Amino acid sequence: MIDIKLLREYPEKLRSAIARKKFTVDIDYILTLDGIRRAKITESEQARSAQKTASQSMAKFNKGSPEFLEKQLELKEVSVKAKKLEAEAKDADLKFHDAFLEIPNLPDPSVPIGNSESDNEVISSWGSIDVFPHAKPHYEIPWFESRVDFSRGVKVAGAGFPFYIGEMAQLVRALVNYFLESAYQNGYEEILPPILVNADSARATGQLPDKEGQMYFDSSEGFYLVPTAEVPVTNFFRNEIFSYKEMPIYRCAYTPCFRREAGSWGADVRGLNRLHQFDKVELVKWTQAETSMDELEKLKDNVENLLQSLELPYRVLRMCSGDIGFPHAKQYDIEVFSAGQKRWLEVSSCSNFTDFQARRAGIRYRDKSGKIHTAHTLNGSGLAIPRVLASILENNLQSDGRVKIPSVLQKWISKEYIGDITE
RNA sequence: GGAGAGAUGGCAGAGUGGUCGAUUGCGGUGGUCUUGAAAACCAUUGAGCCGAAAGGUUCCGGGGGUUCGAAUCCCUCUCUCUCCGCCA
Repeated sequence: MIDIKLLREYPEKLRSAIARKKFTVDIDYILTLDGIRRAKITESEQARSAQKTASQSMAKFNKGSPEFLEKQLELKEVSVKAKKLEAEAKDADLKFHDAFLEIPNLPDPSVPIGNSESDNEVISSWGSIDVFPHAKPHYEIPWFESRVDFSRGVKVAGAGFPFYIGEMAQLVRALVNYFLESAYQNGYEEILPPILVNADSARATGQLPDKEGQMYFDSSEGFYLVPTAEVPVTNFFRNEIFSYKEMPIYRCAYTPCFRREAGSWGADVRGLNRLHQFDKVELVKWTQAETSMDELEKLKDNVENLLQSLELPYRVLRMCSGDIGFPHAKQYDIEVFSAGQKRWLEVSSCSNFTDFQARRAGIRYRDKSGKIHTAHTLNGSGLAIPRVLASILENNLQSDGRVKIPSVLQKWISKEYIGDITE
């Protein structure tokens, strides 16, 4: 939800920003609804005020006295009128609000203007992407199928729900541990959130109504399975006001993530590239308005350091206006190179939502003078496990078929190599 | 799952139809005093919406109803606590 002042005072600015984002919103219509709403509210409140004043004078009369009965009759009419106007005002407010919620967040001025994926800017890259002769996609490594069991996953759950077995399960656990520990070193406090959330939470972070079909839904209780830890973690402070002294707040969380991926099930989904359930460590920040862009850079640096320490080649994309999401003001995508598939795989998306999510979620802070402001929220994956796993398997594949384990993970998986080459 | 009790401001806790957005205590903030601090004392201290402002209006778990008037009465949902049952 944007600042309503932008709509009222700078509709042209808003129009052009929305156009840059490739969204279509009828600003004139929303402005009209705002006008109606304001008029109705004023009218209704005046009626209510008159009613209250008159009603208070009732207290003076004895119940049942002629004056009382006369006045009561008179006030009945006033009351009916006030209720009618109140209902109209409520209706107008609801109509406006629904339309207003359709306005996306504005792209930051530093976001390159573009229409699609192809206009994203590669702003940096790290590591070598020279392809070695024995490189192959991870799903073609001979022992892969026996260690990440998709077919039994289909039997037990469905497509996109693999079993990780033995060394691969250990490797997933090692990555989760490593990412959480790194986050801790960088000042993020670890939390373990619920992985089912209610509709209010999904709405506050912007998953509803936009991405309703992408979440698994439990209709018996009204729960959504989290598509990312962002949802429960950001909502932790929903409808709360904190002091500027407490900010910025850094938190990290590991959760499984569940995505229906409706409509995107086609090419490029082999192996670990796209799953219905996957593990991810998420980094979340709550900041004051002035510092959020700096905090985004720091967040991105934290994520880059993870990939460097894993010795995986990657590149950083500054996402263009047409490709950043509905609630985003600025977004970096970080893609790891997968030597076997010879593709870039997105393993992290670092975003500044400015005040957009926080306004929906009612997350605010008091500055030095006691004035209340909407907080800024940010988040970034640090990191999504399956694609990192795919990249480790492909980039670290030895000519004998084994896979070298990055040294930073050996604290949790005390092996230099994995992979049963007798298979 | 069964029976009962309850949900009020950052927290604790009054208020059971008529100036109640709400007594009071704690906490917070500012001040006096002090070399500094503590204590004490004084003052101040919820949020949303409409409005240029003055001011108005809404909010006592959520939703609905009764009434001229609801924190207070009724219905309903959610949650919490106690006891019983079941159980990782």
